[in-house]
Amino acid sequence: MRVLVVEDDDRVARGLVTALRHAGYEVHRVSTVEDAVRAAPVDVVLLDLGLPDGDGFDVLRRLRREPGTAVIAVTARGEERERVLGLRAGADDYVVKPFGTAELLARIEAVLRRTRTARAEASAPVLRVGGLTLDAGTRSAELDGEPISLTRKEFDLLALLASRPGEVVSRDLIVDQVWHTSWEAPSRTLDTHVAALRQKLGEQRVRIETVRGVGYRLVG
Amino acid sequence: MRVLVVEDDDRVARGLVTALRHAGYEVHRVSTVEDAVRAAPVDVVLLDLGLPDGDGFDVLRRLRREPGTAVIAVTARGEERERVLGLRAGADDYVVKPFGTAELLARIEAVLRRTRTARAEASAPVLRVGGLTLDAGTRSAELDGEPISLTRKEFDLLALLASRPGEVVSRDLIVDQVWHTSWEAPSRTLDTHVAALRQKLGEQRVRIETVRGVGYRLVG
DNA sequence: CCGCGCTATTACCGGATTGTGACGACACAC
DNA sequence: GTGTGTCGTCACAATCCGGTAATAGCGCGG
Repeated sequence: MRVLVVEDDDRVARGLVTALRHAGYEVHRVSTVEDAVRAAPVDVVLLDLGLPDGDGFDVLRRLRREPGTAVIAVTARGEERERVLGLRAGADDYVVKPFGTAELLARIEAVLRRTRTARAEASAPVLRVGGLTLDAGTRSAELDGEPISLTRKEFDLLALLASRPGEVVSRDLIVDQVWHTSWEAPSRTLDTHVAALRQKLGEQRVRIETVRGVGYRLVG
Repeated sequence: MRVLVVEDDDRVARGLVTALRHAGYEVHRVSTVEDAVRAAPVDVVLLDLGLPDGDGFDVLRRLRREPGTAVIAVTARGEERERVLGLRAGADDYVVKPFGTAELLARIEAVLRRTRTARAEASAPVLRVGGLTLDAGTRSAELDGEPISLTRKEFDLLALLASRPGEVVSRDLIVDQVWHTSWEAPSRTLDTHVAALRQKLGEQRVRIETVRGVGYRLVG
């Protein structure tokens, strides 16, 4: 289990690293948000919101792109500006300096427990439907042995459908799982991506059927 | 574990309900604070603070009367008036629209952990009558193993009848449950849909009987 | 800063689904 | 058998929904 510590104060950082290593984690430490993004992917990020560089939002967003990466925000007491509050809300959890090792470890455990499902899915090996093969690990796809290139959203969407071959997946559920919003905006975004996938899948055995008024289904 | 969604925007509410159901919760949805109080007790209440009616304080107080009921406030971004801030402080937690499903679920989990430790299981909603199988989750239907395609209204109607096999379901109740209007317009709409269903069910063991002057009954 | 690929949004179209009302058939009571 | 009211059937209209393509916006790397 890999933990990334993003902290510019050397003294604090050294203490954290020692404690975490002792607890059995593989620990990396960086001082800037730039390096933080580069160090991904890891399982847990301890992100100090008081870093001098970067506005934080960007880091969070980029770290979030890797599913299964949990973020714990670290803030100093009294550092309650709007920006920090917002960032804290974007993290999976937060701790306030100064904090004890026991509390920190407990929060890491809790966060890991909560994101276990997402991480397991992220490492789910291979989905096969008809001549279609999806490798969740490398996010690559093959159709009848020929590799096809899928964009991020296309892959997520197709993987979701492929995880329930033959079953109808409702539009609401798709939007929920792929776009991570709870409701669908009044736009044709989903349809557009379905169209792109159909194009790439071509006239193969596997195809995406639409179930009017409900959602889509992958048959092969 | 029962969750009550108090939300007046239909689109938002539907998305929320879908996401929560998928996560295994028993979900109820109401649009007004009045109905919210009536729907109690539940385990968690998602309370939209932007509702047009009621002043909110009263709702919170009444919901709180039932111990063990957690309240998560839902606010729109920028809706930072004094009233809202106060209400938010009175809730166990709050989320700001638009929020991701993962975040919402995590907060619900956290709140539940704080208030209780029990958890419940969700049951697979599958209806069986004779050779007919209705899967409410995928909204798919099978007749003697053969999948049959039903439109939305057809599915809703058949599911309602199948939920009370052998029992007569009154026209009024059907109109209420399937069309969500309290009285039947003087038209042949319901009959038309029954006719379509009979056509699709064919000469099978399961059939829709009409009970003159009352309603319909599904027998198999 | 620029360009490029990916994603989101928008307007429009066509077809499927749903609603409507006229009409006839049927059941039931007398 | 007749009357009354309910239901079935049908053709058509209204509406909903998803497909498509053009366009705008965003993130990312140069």
